[in-house]
Amino acid sequence: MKNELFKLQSEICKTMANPKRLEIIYALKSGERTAGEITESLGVSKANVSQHLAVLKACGVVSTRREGVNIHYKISNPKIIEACALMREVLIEQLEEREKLIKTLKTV
Amino acid sequence: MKNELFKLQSEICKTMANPKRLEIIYALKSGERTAGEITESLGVSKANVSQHLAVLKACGVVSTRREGVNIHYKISNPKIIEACALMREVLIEQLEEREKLIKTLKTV
DNA sequence: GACATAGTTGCAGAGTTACGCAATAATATA
DNA sequence: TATATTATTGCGTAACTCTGCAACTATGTC
Repeated sequence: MKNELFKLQSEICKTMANPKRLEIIYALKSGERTAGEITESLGVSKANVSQHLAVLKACGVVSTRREGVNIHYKISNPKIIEACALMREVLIEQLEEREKLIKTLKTV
Repeated sequence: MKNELFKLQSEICKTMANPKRLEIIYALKSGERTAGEITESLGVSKANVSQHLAVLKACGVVSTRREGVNIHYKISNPKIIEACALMREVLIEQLEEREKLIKTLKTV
């Protein structure tokens, strides 16, 4: 069913449609981090980070590995990073376009 | 501000976090289509398609061009298609993983 | 101007998501 | 076993999203 595919794909997008979850993805870009380390770098509550991590895990964006008292999170598929990078490029090109427009308006 | 970037990026993801909007993006993959043509291919109400198109346009994912009574929509940046394709690859790899797992469980 | 066609907008309801707070689970150590 | 640390879960509230329906706007034709 084609509709089913679109729905599943939208779930992945939905997972990445939150600034904190994107920040988590970027924090994991260069390798594994524990939940505690991620919490520290985001500067929000443990509970909140934990919930976002659960969403990311449910969608298969991250995978986990327990080591004693710590749980290590990592990006499960590097293509996710690539997709994020592309979207950021789109964003930056949009911002550049807008900037150009503003400059043009100013000189007229 | 870095947080602002994550927020903007999440807006783009949010725009793509809906099965119908993804279907619209895929319908526009091979070029321009009018709102009516998109409505036909999706098989939902005109009003609903129009609202999804408005969301896509507000986020800069699509751009428009009026020609008489018709409004032509197109993807504004081909990188959006690339990003979608990558996410679909991620999805397909996930599904393949799951399939493998099921096969393993069956043979045991 | 009257009418048809193409598309958009406003609104209300049903449903979903995000976040803080408190409680709980899992592991390690004394 | 008691305690500390790390992380997750449940719950309530506020904010947001999706959709259908009806009303509206814009363009073209008679």
